[in-house]
Amino acid sequence: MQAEAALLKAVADPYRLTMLATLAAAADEVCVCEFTDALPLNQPTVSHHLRILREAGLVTCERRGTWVYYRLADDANARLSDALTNVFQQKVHA
Amino acid sequence: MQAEAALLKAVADPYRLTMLATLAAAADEVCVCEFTDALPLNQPTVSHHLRILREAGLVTCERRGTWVYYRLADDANARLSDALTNVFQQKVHA
DNA sequence: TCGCTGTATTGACTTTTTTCGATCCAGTCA
DNA sequence: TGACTGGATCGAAAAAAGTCAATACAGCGA
Repeated sequence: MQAEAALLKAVADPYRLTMLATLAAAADEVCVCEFTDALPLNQPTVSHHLRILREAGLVTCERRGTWVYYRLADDANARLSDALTNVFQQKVHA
Repeated sequence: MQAEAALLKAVADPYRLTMLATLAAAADEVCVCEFTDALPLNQPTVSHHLRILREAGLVTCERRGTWVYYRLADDANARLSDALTNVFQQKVHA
């Protein structure tokens, strides 16, 4: 349960969930500046939350010029769903 | 994302995940004393974690005699899955 | 080269969470 | 009634997480 808890802890924050939802809705990359504009947080705090998502492997980033673009990891949703499955072990209908 | 974060925060702890997994595996009620025996935590700490799960609506409890028995809420798994769905599928009406 | 812009990191502070000893409450039994 | 047991609550200490000002870094353009 250690790994599952670590993964869930990474998403157990309203701002990080909002970031993930934004990335999911965009279905593409999102510039850091969009997060700093949209959220009531200072730039270092936004960077801090993005780092947590990054280190959890839920997002990836790429620098292009001065800007850094984040995107949802391909298996982000799957890894979270699997974590829940590991807890509840539902063996019904895969 | 506030509600989703609150729910996920309730499960973002290895001991609480272990409790949920135990309840899910039992598919029935589990006495508090089983948790205090199984976990490396003192009794007040176990009670504290159970309260968090209770207040999140993920478990219910019933006293019978001296003992208190906990069981998984029927919709525990569904509510967590729905929380993830709300994030990744961006239901707009909220 | 220099200065400017966007982002990351550092360091300190504040808030929240986790933990446990002490205590209280509910129920049982003698 | 009184003693005892299982569990919840209280209060305080420790650990962790969130926040931001200051600063550092990276890539541009002049």
